[in-house]
Amino acid sequence: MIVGATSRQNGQYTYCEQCPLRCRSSLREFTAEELAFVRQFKVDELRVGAGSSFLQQGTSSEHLYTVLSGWAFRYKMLDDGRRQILNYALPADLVGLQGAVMREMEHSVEALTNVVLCVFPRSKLWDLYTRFPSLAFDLTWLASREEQILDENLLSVGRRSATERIAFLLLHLYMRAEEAGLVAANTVEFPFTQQHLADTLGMSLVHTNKTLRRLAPRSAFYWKDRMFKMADRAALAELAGADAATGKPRPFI
Amino acid sequence: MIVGATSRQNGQYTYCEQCPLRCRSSLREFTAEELAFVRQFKVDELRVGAGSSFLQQGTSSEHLYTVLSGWAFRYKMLDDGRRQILNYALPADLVGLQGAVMREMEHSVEALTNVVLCVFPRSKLWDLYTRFPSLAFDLTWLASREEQILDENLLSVGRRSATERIAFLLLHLYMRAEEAGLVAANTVEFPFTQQHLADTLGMSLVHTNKTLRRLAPRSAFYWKDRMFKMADRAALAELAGADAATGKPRPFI
DNA sequence: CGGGTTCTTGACTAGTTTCAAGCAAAGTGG
DNA sequence: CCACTTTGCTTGAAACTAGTCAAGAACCCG
Repeated sequence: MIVGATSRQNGQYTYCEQCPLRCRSSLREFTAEELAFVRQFKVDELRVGAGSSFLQQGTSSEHLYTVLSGWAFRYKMLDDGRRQILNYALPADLVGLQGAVMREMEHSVEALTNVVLCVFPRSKLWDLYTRFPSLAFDLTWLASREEQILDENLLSVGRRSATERIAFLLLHLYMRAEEAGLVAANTVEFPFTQQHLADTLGMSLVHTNKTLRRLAPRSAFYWKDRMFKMADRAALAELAGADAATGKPRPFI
Repeated sequence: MIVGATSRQNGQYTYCEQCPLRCRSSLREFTAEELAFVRQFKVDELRVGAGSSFLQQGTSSEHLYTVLSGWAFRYKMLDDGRRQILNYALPADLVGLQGAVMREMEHSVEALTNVVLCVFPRSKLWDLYTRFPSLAFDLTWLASREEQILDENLLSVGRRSATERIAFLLLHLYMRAEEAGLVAANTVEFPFTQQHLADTLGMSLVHTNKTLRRLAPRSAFYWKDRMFKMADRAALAELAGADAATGKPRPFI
């Protein structure tokens, strides 16, 4: 199992000046000083193979990460193997802040696809707070957004019906993928298995499958062979009991 | 319905130098400069009557708050009235950061008991980030802690059995009350109704009641007339499938 | 061409919700 | 001070949702 490979040495390294994420319209721009700081804040790049966990529940981590490419997810496990997926991380999402700010991680993070991560040392985090209040503010913004997503998820799992849950989650993931620039022609590559959905929504695999199957004839979306195609966003939003709003600008580091 | 009463004018105002929370061992101490800043950051005090919401889903707020005394809770509602309680706020807990950092609140906050709040204007938040990186860091810390609690809650609602959920929540609330100095002789005043528990755990009221009733004969706790007495913490932790760890120092503003 | 993973379905069972009703305690108003 | 209302707790029965078990199909990989 590939736990990860470091890559400042070989030719694969992405310098912040050329960061592909910076072009995205949904992300705020850096000043020259911020950029210079972030460049030295990023000490390495990490490649993690699909299926391996690069942050572990119960350990403390020397680093925090921004996803450069690929999908990851945060999750918690109970002793007997029950798993709850808490949230997903896409390119430009920050991961591991909890471990950097507090003593210990209380969740794990696994790569859903092959993932490339920017590595930031927690030792320089204080520097960031001291010298770049703007970036410190952005960190708080990101933490708030994570909280917002968790709130919404908790509402789903606690109070929405199975159909609403699935519709809502699919819509949510689609919109995030869209924000991350991964959607073309209303289509995204969706790396999830039904087991992932089940573990996100607090449902069994079988029930997830049956609900999905009951949703299919409504033709709001098509999902097959890892490709997800949105056919009728409004219909899906209606099934979810939500409105189909589009994204707004946001910061990242 | 008392929406709130402002009180710098009358004799009730608590100045930060005399803040009763500062004595608590579980909270970190301020430097003199921090204290001076926080004193002018706090522009008012708000009293909210039990049962009224002082922050509303879908609105933006000019203020953020720290709970000085009383219990509050964050929640979300669906159009048809289904409610999900997201988390509780006790003295020294911060509320409304989301609204201050982002455009809009995506949840509401209601006073569970009569509550006194310290009022901070979002307009001075940037000042805080610029001049007091230490406090900015504390805000991030608080946001991370909120996230941690939400993670745990999501795990409960998604993957724990009804019995485990209730046991876990009661233990959690007890431990937080303890951290807030509200426990004496293993007893706290618990302001919740069973409906609150149900809405926190994503269960129906009836099922919550029956589960609670099934738990009673194990004598791990006694809960009657708003008084909660912890009788056997280890037993409750066992029912919850958790360990009964005790709290660690934390910041507040 | 196996062996593994993922998806799918049916049958059965367990867990949960809904409905309905009763009771106790506290609060309200004449 | 006593009906009367309201709120919160409790219980049983019926209906339904969701989970478990089991097995087969489709697909991928080496």
